[in-house]
Amino acid sequence: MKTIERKKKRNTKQKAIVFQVVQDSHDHPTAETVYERAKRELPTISLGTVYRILKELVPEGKIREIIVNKQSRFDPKTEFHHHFICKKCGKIEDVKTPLCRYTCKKLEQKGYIIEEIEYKFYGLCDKCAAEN
Amino acid sequence: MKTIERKKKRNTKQKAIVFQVVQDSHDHPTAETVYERAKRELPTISLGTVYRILKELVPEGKIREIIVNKQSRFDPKTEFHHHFICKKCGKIEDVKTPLCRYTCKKLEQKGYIIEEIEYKFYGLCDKCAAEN
DNA sequence: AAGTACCCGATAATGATTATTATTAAGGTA
DNA sequence: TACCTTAATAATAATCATTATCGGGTACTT
Repeated sequence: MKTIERKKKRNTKQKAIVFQVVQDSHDHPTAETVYERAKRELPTISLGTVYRILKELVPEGKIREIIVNKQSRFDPKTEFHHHFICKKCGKIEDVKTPLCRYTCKKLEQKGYIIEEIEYKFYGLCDKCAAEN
Repeated sequence: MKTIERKKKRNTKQKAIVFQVVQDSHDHPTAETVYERAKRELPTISLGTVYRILKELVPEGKIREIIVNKQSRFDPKTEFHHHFICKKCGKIEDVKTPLCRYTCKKLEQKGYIIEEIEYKFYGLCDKCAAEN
């Protein structure tokens, strides 16, 4: 009897390109934007494929997903960090901020398990603030 | 041609009921849930009206909107506070936490204007943690 | 009462995302 | 090599929350 062997996941051209596009994007693109950029490399790629691959890459720890205005955006930076969102121009910027140990401890004392923390700062970026 | 000026917005039965429903809800209901509860008081109310009124009440400062999993939820508590979201049962709980003055100051020094801050803690609530 | 702003319920439209389906292509096997 | 099995793809349809539209009515103002 043969042992059932798990097949290797293929590393397809599509997956490599989608990953590379996110790697090269520092503007927190949407899936649609990733699709447009990927199409420049591989014009036949489909939007559904881009969505599927992005959703694979996140649990693999290769990219991060952040949600702004009910829309998914993708970030090549996987280290723990947070975001500032400009309400006027829509720019999303990385923000380093310490997390509140006190609040976490208090929740954990209640028996809660904290797995993820997300801080979002909304307002006007320097350029938009200067225009006002 | 004369323009008629309207001074006060009408406080309709629909608006009063939607507001009351949110006031009485401590579970951060969705628009759909608010609609269901409002229907118990006024069976003819429509979902579109509930959406419209909820969207009015937010800038009026009567209720707060929070977004969880790309869905709007409504909160009678308008004071500054944050949320814990259980990844298993979906429960949303209010969390009091100090905001990071240092991070805000650093952003403001760069010329940014911060208008809103949102902290979200994701994980397992006490009950769901105990079940694991 | 007349004129008009405002609000309503019903319904259609939208936008982002997910599911489905038929096709293609890769890897292993004989 | 040819064949078989299965995964990955492109194209398309379906879904879900939300927003826009429309026609009719209500109430405010003069």
